[in-house]
Amino acid sequence: MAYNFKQIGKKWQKKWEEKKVFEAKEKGKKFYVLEMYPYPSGTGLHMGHAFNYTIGDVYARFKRMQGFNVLHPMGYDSFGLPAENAAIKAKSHPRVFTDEAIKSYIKQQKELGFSYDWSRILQSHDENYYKWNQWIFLKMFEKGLAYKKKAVVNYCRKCDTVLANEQVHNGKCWRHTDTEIEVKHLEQWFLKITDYAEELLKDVDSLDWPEKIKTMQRNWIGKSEGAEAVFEINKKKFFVFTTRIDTLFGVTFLAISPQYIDLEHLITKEKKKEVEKFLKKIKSTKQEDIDKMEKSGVFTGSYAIHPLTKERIPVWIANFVLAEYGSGIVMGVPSHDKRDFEFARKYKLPIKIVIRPENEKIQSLVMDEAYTGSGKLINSLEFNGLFSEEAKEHITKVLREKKLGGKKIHYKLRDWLISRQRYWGTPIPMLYDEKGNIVPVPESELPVKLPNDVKFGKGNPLETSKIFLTVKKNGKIYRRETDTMDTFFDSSWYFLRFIDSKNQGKMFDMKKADYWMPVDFYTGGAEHACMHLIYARFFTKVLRDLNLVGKKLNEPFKRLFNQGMVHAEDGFVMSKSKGNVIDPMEMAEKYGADTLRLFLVSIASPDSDFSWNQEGIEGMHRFVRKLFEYFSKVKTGKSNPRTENKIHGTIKNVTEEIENLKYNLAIIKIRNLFEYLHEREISRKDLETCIKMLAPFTPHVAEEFWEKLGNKNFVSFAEWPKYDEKKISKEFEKEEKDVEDLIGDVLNVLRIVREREKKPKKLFVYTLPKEKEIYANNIDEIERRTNLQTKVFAVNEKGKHDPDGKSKKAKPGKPAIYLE
RNA sequence: GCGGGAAUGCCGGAGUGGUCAAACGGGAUGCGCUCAAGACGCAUUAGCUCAGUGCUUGCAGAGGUUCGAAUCCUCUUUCCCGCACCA
Repeated sequence: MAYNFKQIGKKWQKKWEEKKVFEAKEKGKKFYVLEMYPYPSGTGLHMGHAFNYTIGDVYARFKRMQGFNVLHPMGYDSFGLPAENAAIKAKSHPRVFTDEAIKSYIKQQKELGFSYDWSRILQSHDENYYKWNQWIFLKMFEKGLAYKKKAVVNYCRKCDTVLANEQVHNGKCWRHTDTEIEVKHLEQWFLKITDYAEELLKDVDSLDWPEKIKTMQRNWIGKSEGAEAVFEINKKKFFVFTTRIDTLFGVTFLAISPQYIDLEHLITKEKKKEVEKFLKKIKSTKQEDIDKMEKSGVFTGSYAIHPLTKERIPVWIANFVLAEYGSGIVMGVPSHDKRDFEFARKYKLPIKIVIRPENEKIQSLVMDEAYTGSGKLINSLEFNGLFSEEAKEHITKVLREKKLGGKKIHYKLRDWLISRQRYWGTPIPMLYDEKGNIVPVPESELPVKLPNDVKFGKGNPLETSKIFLTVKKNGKIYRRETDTMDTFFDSSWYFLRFIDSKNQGKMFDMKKADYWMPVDFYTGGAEHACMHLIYARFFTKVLRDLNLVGKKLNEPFKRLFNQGMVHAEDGFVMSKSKGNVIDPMEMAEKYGADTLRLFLVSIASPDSDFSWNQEGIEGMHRFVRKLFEYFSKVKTGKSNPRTENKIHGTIKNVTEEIENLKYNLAIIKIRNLFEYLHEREISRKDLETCIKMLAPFTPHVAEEFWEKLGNKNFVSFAEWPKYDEKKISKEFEKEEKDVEDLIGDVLNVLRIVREREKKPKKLFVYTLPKEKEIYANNIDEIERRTNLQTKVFAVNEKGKHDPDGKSKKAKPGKPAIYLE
C-alpha cells in the first residue's frame, strides 16, 4: 500500500471537523493550551508559525489523551498597521485584506492538522470583540486607570502615530528598525499600569516561565529604592530622585533633561539664546548618536536651593538626563557618580568629596575618576562619620521631618500609552463636548464602530469621516475621540474571550473563566517578553480587581514556553529579500503535514534555534513512510517479554520527554522502538500503544491505522498508555548490550577477514553454558546485522562445529566466535 | 558598560562526574539486493593495531579540583540574545 498522505490528511481533517471532536465543554479536569494568536499577514503562515503551533498542538493532544479536558483555541490579532498600510497602497480597505488573510490562515492551519476548537474562533477586528475593549476601557476610566495627559511621547514617522515605551527599541520603532523615534509633547491616553508595578514585579517569582523572560520583566519594571529631595528653584519645588541620598552634600549642580516639560520657566533671559542653540542641536541629533555622544549641557541661569545646606546650586540642562525617568532632574554629584564627574570636568564645575572609602584617602585635587562605592561620610555636617547605608537612613529621615523629601521607590515602568493616530484599531470610546471636556460614551452605545467613509492618506483617517467625527445628542454637539487603541490592548485579554467567545451580553462569563483560567501552557516567541506578556498580566490583575474574574486569578499564564527561531538553511533569518524562505505549506504539500510536524519538533530541542534542513525533512519523510509500511503489513500476535520491556521503557521515556518539552528526544525513543519492532511479533495492545505514542506528532497516520485496527473511536481521544514498571527489566538491557557487543566483535573480525579476501558466510558462537540462551534468543538480530548464518553452541556441547578450537577462548559475557 | 545563554565529530544536534570515541538524524563511503537503481537492508565514517574485545588523541583555548571530567571550578577567546547615560 502506498503512503497517500494527502488523502489520509484530508480524510481525518474532515472527520475531526464534522464530528467537532476538539470542541471543548466545561466538564472534567481542565487544561488550557494556547499559542500566541497570530497577526494575519498577507503572506500567510510562515515556518515560525508552523513550529509554534506544532509545539502547542503536540502538547494539547498529549494532554487530551491523558484524560484532560483540553481547551485549545485559535484566533487572530487582526487589527494593526500592516493591513492599513496595505490598504493605502492598494487603495482598498484594511478589512478586505484582513478577512482574506484570516481565511487563508484558517485553511492552512487546518491543513497542518492542528486540533483547535474552531467554534471559539475570535478576531480582534470583529466589533463583537472590540466592543469589549471599549467596555473595559470605560471601566478603567471610571476607576482612574485610564486617563489622558500631556506627556513626552515617542512618535514614529513611518507608523504616523505615537508608540508605547515598550515599542521603542534603541531609540527606534519596533516595527521600523530604520526609523528614529521623535520626541513630542502631546496629549494622549494612558493606562495606569504603574499602579500595578509592585505586584507585577512580585508575582514574577511565582511563574513557571523561562528565567530569561522573568529577568527581562524584572528589569523592565526596574524597581529602585532610594530617596527624594526637594530643591527649590525660583520659589518652586522640584523633586529629585536618587538612590544615593548619602551623597546629598556633594551636589554641586542640578542637571535637567532637555525634554523636560516646563523647561522654559527655568531659563533666564540672559541665557535664552544660548539654551535655544543647545536645544536645537540636541533636537537635530539622532537618538543613536546621542547615545554615543559625549556629555554636554548648558547653564540655565537659574539656581536651586540645596534642601539642607541652603547653598545656591546652578541648574544645568544636560543631554544625559532622561525626561522619562525619575522626575527628569538629577542631582549632580561629580565626586561619586561617573556621569556627573565627566560633566563637571567638562564644564569646570566644582567637585566636592563627601564619601571616603575605608582604608583609603582621596583628595579632590588628584581625583581622576568618581568614587562610586560606599564609605564614610565627610563634609556632610552632622552626618559626618556615618557609613553610607546608615547615612541614607538618617538623611532621608531628616528630609522627611523637614518636609523636604523622604523615602521613594521608583519604577522604570511607565504608564502604558495606548493612543494611536491610526484607523485600523479599536476606537477609544470617548467624546468631547463643546468646551472640550471629556465625556465617556455610555455603555449602551457600544460598540463605537469604525466608520467606512474614511480617506486613507496623510494623518489619522478617522478625522476624515463625517459620520464618525460629530455626535449630536440631546441637542448638544460632541466631537468624537479619533485615537484608536494600541493593538496590544486587544491581545491583553483575548485568552479570556476564548473561554466564552460568543457571549453577546458580557466580556465573558465569570464562572467559565473560573473553570478554564489560568492558561496552563502558553507558547510563543520571546520577543513579547516586555510587551504583550506584561500587558496581559496587568489586564488580568485589573479584571480581578474589577471582579470580572475570580479573586484568586492573579496571573494569566501558568507555564510559558518560548520556542526557538527557525532559520533558513543558510543560517540566516528567513526573509523575502534574502530569498531563503521555506513555505511550510509547500512542505506539507510535498511531504504531508505529519512529516512536517514531526520534522519541526525533532530537529532540535523546541526551545533552541535551528536552521531548516531540506535533507533532514526528506529523511523524516522516509521514516514516516516506513512507519506507514510497517503498519500496513504488521500482523498482531503475542509480544514476548523482550518486546514488552521495550514498549514499556519507551512509554516511560516518551511520556517524560513530552512533559518536559523535549519532543526531539521523545521522537528518538519512538524511532528506536520501531527499529526494534521490525519483523518482530507484537500484540494488538502493544501495537495500539505504538500508535498512541505517535498520535500527538503524526495525528493523521495515527488515526488511519487506529481505524485499520478496527477501532471506532478516535486515537486523538484514546487513553495515553501507561507503563508497567514490572515489565521493564534491567536484565533485558544487559542482554541487549551483550548481544550488541557480540555483534560488534563479529563485525570487527569480519572486516579483518574481508581484508584478507575471505568471504565468510557462517558464524559460530561459543558461549558459557548458562549464557547460551541470551545469544540463542537473538539469532535473528545477529543474522540481520552481520548477514551471516549463525549457530550458537555452549562450550560444553558435544559434536559442535569448532574446527579451530576457538571455543576455548569463551569468557563470561564474551563468547568466542568462529567465521567460515 | 550591565545582565543572560552558548561553543561537542563532515553537518545538524543529544549528553551535566565513571556505563562516552560520545545517542539520534543528515551527508559521504563501502557491501548486499538488483537488468539497474535516486528504493530497501547492513556496515564504516579520529588515528594506530588486530580473528577480536587493545592503545593513543579527543567535546573552543589554558589551567585547576578528582582515583576518574565533554560534564565541576578559574581565567581567556569567539558567538548569540536582552537592557543600556535608569540618577
